[in-house]
This record gives sequence, structure tokens and C-alpha cells, in this order.
Amino acid sequence: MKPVTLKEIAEQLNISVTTVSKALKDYPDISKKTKALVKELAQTLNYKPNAFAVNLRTKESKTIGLIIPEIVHHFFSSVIKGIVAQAEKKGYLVIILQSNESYELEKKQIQLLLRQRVDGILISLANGTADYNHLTDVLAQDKPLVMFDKIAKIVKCSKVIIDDRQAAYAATQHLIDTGCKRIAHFRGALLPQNSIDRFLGYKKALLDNNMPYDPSLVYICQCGDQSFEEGKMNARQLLKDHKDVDGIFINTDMVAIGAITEFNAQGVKIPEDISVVGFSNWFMSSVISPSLTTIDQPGYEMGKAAFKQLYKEMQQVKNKKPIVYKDIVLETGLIKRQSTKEVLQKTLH
Amino acid sequence: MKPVTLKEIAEQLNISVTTVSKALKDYPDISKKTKALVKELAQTLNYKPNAFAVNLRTKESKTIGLIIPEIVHHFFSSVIKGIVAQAEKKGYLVIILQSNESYELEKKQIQLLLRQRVDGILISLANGTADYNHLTDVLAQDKPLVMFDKIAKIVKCSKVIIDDRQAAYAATQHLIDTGCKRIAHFRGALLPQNSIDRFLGYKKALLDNNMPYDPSLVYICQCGDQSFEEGKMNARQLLKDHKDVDGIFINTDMVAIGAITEFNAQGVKIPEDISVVGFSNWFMSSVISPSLTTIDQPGYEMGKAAFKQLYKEMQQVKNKKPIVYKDIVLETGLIKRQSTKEVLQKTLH
DNA sequence: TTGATTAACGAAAACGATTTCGAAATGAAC
DNA sequence: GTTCATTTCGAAATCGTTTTCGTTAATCAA
Repeated sequence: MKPVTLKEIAEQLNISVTTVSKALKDYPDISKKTKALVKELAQTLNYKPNAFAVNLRTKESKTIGLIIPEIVHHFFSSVIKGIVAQAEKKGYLVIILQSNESYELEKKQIQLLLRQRVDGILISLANGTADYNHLTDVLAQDKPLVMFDKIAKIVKCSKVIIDDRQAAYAATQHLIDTGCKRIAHFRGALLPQNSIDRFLGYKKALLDNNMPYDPSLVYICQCGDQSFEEGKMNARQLLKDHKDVDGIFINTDMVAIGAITEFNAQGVKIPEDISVVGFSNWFMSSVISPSLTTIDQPGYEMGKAAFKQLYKEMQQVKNKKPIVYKDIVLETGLIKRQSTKEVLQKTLH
Repeated sequence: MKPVTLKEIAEQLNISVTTVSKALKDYPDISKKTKALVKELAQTLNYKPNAFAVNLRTKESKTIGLIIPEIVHHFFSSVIKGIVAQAEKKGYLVIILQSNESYELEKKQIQLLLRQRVDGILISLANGTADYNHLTDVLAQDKPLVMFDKIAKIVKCSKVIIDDRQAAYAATQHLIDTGCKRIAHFRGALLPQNSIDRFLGYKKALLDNNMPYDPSLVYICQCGDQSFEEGKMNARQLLKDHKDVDGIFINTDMVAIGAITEFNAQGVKIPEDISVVGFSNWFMSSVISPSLTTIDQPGYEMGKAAFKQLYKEMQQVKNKKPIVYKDIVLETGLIKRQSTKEVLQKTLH
């Protein structure tokens, strides 16, 4: 019943615990014969090293922490999947926590993970997070920390992101290329960097194309649980405020789908009356009618990349080398679907 | 830099490690004065007990394992959220693993978790899982194991499920009540219990209403990554095989949405020509056009209930009491939307 | 003063593995 | 037979806490 220990194996073979331990780990100073004996008995007794003891001795747990603002979310769950898959390959386990977009919770959870002495931490920040002491605490302990997606540029650590600004620029440019003359933007909350960057990309695309930037065309939504409803509400408001808008670039697919639902309900034709571009490419975008032109945000790859970077840093710590931080920018692409018109032929000179 | 230990506190105060440990844990045989001293110094030094050492001594890690077939899935991610939230409340952390619907992986992951000596395991079985030795291994070690959603009835442990059979019965009955005369079923793979139960519920509803059960109206899909495509394919096939079908009960929403997409594409009117009922009530069902009548499968609640049961069992183990297994059946409900017609008025006598 | 209590603290043994360092045994070399 | 090197093993320290069981000193009753 009780789990087998090195001691029991040692006693059964009339050798020392030391020898058993070394034999199992193929130390060169143990004879082939005893190695074979030990390994065989360990096998038959179904010996499993006690992780608690190993952790204590080696000071590492082969476990990392992951803090995510919201688990029930296509993009984030893809990220989780990428992280878990990659971690497993390298023999690491992943402890998952959800910050619920709350700064307070996030802080507590970081402390929890530090207490647990995970070997490293992956985090995508909560919207509410404005100060970063809890993060610098981690770094001060020389514990690897990699931020992804929702990051804070100020914090000195590795980051995995997409180029939101450029992606938003591409999305807006696509609207312009398909003939839209007055383009609105449903942006996310004010704080998160990606929400800001997407807004800036939108704005820059307008200006680069000599189109006026009109702040009244920018609507804000929190992009939390209520995204779908926010999309509907913003769409309704937009129809009241600005009848002349013929294109919208929307911060995230869920909101875009809310908006499309509202437009459909009010008989506004997409893309004839209004073209819509979303952001994220979550599965649903391809299924809704009309299907949604959007930016592909590679969640799985981001998770994979984030863990890989964390792994590198954990190795560096292990080898007592200084941690080398890195910024990784993943490629995105525009996925053209039914919610935008065809690109106009450029007039040839 | 190096983490503070009890020893350092002891040395600074010129007392023993024992006293420090006891003081921090409010043992009655330590004076108020020294308790105050110790606690204050611990505070200023920012002492955090070394979890590895605590685990080794107490033989518990306050950590549980969670194995899920597929993370990127609305229902499962809701379950995860429920589990993580509930676990955090009780001071437990959750290690997450994804079996990818593979029996082999599932087996390995169970071993991984046992090695890690988690305090308990939550699992939803992979479709491919047919033998249960890896699970009985867990139980043989007196380690609490709770299965949820995709379970194996044979295994003697606690289970959290919905009444698939009854839910499927209700779904089929709804099709009948709305006037459908020839009802098909897109079922899941052959093995999983819930797939079987939903099929049985479908069949029983037909028979109870004196409608013939026709095996050729039952289509199989694996309900894996390709669910959406499977839904489309099955729908296409159904239209070829049976022009007279006027209702379908579909094993899961994703497949149903694939089917609806195909019907829409072929100009088949829903619900006029064919009524559709899905299963799961994932968010998308309410957004697609026409919106999908479906069975509400309470993922978050299931996660919550599963952890609660696991927690109970972990307490029982801690108190050296025998583990009491329990079957928990959660309520489901039919959510009426646009993909089915209105319920016919029953003729009054 | 003696003996019995009580209050306050510590020594030491766990928990189970890892690793350093030294010891014994064997073999080789002369 | 002595010396030196090599092979093979083990004693013991260590990781940081927890907990049992003493021990001391002070208090109190008689």
C-alpha cells in the first residue's frame, strides 16, 4: 500500500540507499551488476521517486505557473493548449490560474505561485493591472517570467506578442482598399496595450490614406463577459449617431459578431451598407452569416513560443547564467471573408 | 536574494527553529511575547515557508491534477473554470493536462500525476479509453479520483454527470411535440457513455411515442477536431439518403452548427423543412442564424461539483476515514430557439 | 522545604532523495 | 611484498519543516 522508497529497495538488496540512488541514475561508479539488480527490483516494486523529496533536494519542481485573465475564451484556451503541449514535451507540468481580469486576484495568484516555488511563470495581464510590483517581485527572485498577449512594455522581461498595431493597420487598410470612406472603430478598454495598439494602427491607416480621424467614430467596450452584448449596443448606437459610416474595424471577434447580429436584425446589409473586420479569428467567425473578415491571431503558436522562451530562461537560471530577455513578435494575417467587399482594382497609370 | 528560512529567523532571534515554527503556527506552548517577535521578523524578512519541505513533511501538496480530452472547447473550458475557481477557494492549485482524446496519453498523464503526488485527480475520459487499469491504479493508492462528463460506469469512484439519456429524451420529445414525424440522429462515437446514452434517449422517445426506430437514420461522427465538417458531411449525406426527414437531434452543438451551415447553403429551410436540436448550449448556438434549440449542459457547475466532491474525499483520506463514493447528476434544460417550430397545442378532450 | 504543576522552550528525529567525500577492495606494476 | 591506481560502495550531510518528547525554570500548595 505505502509507496516504495529507496530505503526499502536498499534493505531488500542489502546495499545502501546511496548505491540504490546512484544505480537508478546510472552513476559511473556503480557496477553493471548492481545497477541491473537495483533497476529490476525497482521495476517490480513499481518504485516512483517521491517528487516532494526530489523537489526539496534539487530546488526545482518541474512545474510552471500560468495566469490567464479568462479561461473560457477561444484565443486563451488555444494559448493554454499550446503551453500545456509544449511543457509536457519538456517534462514540465502547468498550474493554471484565472485572474478574472482582476488586478487584486492577479497579485494574490503571483504570490501563490511563488509560495509554491514554481520554476517559472507565464502571464497574460488582467485589464485592471496598472502597477507591476508583483511582477518585479518575481524577477527580483531571478525567477523566469514571460508575458504574452496582454503585456506591460515597462516591465523588463521576455514578451510574446503579435504586432497589434500593424495588424490593425492591415485590417483598416483592407477596409479602405475595398472602398470604405468613413470607417469607425470599436476599441477595447483604455488600459491594455493591445487595445491601445490596435487603436493606433487604425488611426495611422486613416492618416496614411489622407482620411480624417474622427474621435466620435471610436466606441469603447470592455470586452469582458458582455462582449457580445456590447457589440450589439455599440452597433445600435453607431446607427443612430452616424448614418454615413460604411466600415468598422472591431477590436475583437466576439464584439464584431454582436455587431453583425444587430446589423442583421436591423436590416443593415453587410458588406454592402457596412463592412466589418474583426480581430482574433476565432472559429465562430467562419460560421456566422455573413462570415467575418478578421485578423488571425495565432493562439496555439503564442502559447508554444511563450513556453519555449520560458524554458530557455529556466535553463539559464539552472546553469547560473544571466537571464537573456527577448521580445518575440508573431506573424498575423488578414483572413478575407464575406463581411467585407472585394478589393477595388487600383487604377493603372 | 536567497529565500528566508526558519533557521535564519531563529538565529537572528537567538531561539530555536522549533520555537519559530511553533510561533508562526500559534502553538499554545509559546509565549505571546516570542510569538509577536517571531511574527514581526518573519514579516519584515518576507518569510515564505518552503512548499517543498512542507509537502515532504505533511505528505500533501494542496495540488490536484486535471485531465481533459480537449482544452479548446467551450464546454470543457467552462468546466476548467469551475474547477479552478472552486479549488482556489479551498486553497488548492490545479495542474492541467490534455489527453487529446488519446488513451495512451491519458495513461501516461495519470502516471505523471501520481509521480507528482497530487492530492487528487479529476478526469474526463478520452474517447479512446477502453480499459481502466490506469484508473484503478489511482484508486488502489487510496488517492481520490472523480470522473466527470465522460465517465466509465464500471470504475468504482465518484462521478459527476448529467442525465444524458433523459436530456436526449427531452430533446427528441421536443421535436415530436413540434410536429416532426421522421427524426434522424447524428450521434457521437460508439464508445463514450454519453454518446451511447444520448442515443438511447433518442430511441426511447421515439418508441414511447409509437414512432418507428430506423437505424438508417442514425449517423455517426467522431466529434473531434472535425466536428463542424462532420456536421456538414452528415447533413449532405442525410439530404441524399432521406428526403423525408423533418427533424434531427444532434449529439453536440458544433456538429449541429455544421449541419445548419450545410442546410442553409443548400436552401433547406430551418425549421420549416427540417428542425434541429443540438446539445451543449455553447455560446455560438445563440448567435448562429437560425439560432439553435439545444440542451443546456452546465459546464461551470459540473466543474464546481466535481471539485467539491474531490475535496470531500481528500478530507476523508486526511482523516483516515474510508472514501465514500457518490454519483452526482446535474440538471439540464431544453433551450428553445429558432431551429425548432413552436410546440403544437395538444388537442383538449 | 518538598513535591507537584505549569509555562516556555529545544533537541532530535523524522520526511525521502541527492551528493560529496572517503574507505575498502581489487588489480596492476615493480 | 610493497606501492599505486582503479573500481565499487557507503556514511553522512543536506534540503527546510513539522512534531514528539524532553528539559528547565518558575509557580504553587502543603
